[in-house]
Amino acid sequence: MAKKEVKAIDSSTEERIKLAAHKLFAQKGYAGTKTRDIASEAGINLALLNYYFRSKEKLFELIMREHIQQFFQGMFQVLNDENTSIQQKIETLVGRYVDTLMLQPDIPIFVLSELRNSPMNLADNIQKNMQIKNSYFMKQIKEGIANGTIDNIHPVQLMSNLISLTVFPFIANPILKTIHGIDQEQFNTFMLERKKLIPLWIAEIIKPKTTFNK
Amino acid sequence: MAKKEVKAIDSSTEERIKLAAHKLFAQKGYAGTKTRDIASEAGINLALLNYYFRSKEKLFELIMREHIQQFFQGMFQVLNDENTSIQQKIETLVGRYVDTLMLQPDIPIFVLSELRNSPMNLADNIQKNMQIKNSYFMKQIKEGIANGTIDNIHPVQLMSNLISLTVFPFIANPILKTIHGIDQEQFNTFMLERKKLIPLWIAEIIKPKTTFNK
DNA sequence: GCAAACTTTAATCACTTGTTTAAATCTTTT
DNA sequence: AAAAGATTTAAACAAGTGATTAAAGTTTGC
Repeated sequence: MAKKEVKAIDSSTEERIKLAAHKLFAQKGYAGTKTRDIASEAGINLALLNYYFRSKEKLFELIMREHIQQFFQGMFQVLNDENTSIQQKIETLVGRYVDTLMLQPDIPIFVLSELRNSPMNLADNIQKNMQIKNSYFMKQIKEGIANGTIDNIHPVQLMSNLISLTVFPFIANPILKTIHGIDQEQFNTFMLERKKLIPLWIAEIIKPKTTFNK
Repeated sequence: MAKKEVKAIDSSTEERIKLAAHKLFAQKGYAGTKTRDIASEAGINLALLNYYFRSKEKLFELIMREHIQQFFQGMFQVLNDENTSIQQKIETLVGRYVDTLMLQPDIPIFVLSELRNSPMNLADNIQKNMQIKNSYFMKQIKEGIANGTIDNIHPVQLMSNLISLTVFPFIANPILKTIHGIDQEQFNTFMLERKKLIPLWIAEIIKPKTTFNK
């Protein structure tokens, strides 16, 4: 009689554990998160964690893969849209990341700091989700360079600039706020302004330079 | 007397522990580093850690402060040099950070990820070491904007761009290498190229825009 | 309604981890 | 050389931690 479906999926025990783990792992990292904290945060008995996910590590890997997928999946679509210009793609990417990260600012530093030591091979996972090298965006860049529409720049450098300018301020948030003496609200305003500015800056960077002397 | 000084400072037990802790904390974070690992890495008995530093946390705070100091101290000098141009300061800063981080690539993500949760107030520490807001560099920027020598840009945005473009690739190193299928050597070449390019990009960003249509 | 399967609980195990203690060894002072 | 102090060691403690177990509760299919 489908009594299971009465429970909303989001409030099922399994999902509650995942949500709690998601939150704590992102906040405190793998080693800093204790299974009892997850259980307590999810409002469940400790043994259930192992019942549903076998082990802390299995649960972690699951959540980690979801993070990486979520973090990268949007990019793939945007970069391979054959109906948008380079500039439009840049605006969309920056806009999406800023919006997402304003809601979940802990994700980048969590993923990147765990990725450093994690024995599990996430390379495969990323590789599958991201074929940036062969994306339509990269093709557009190369064409632009050939045409002289945009300045000669290595596509990897361009992508790095895009992501650096967008993501790094979230990672450096505590230092930024301290150094410049601003609060969280001012930081958000700051990032919303960057959402508009970064595409303009990138445009300047890739604009072809007419090299005549003075 | 002064028989203590016979031992080279670098090989004293206390220094060996600090060095080992430095390495492991940067690599695995606070929670991920075990006191026994530090002892083993330093080649000492476990109890010595507590004998010299009272506790794991005390040792951590000490090392953390040193990292932050090292990380920021150079910036202060560069930004307040009254004999260099804006462009020269940018070149020096980028150059120094790239060189430093190529040798110690783990530091930024370690410091930033620990800074997030750390109960200790590092704000004071940073505040003292960094008075960026009132630096000579900031004065130069504001003058440049007033003169029309450089484009109207919020100095905080400019600083963020500088640090983002320089530091973030080191943080995202594992993803960068995976996505673009390059190895550590190619990554270093990539960063050396950025060392030259970032100042040029910044120059483009702050160059005054003559807004006539087409 | 009832047996089988699924879900949840409390208690416990085995191991890890930060810290301490008391004794041993080395160094310095007298 | 002996006393005093500094350094180092092995052993152990107490709390924390990931995982398991066996039993109780709940739902599902017939």
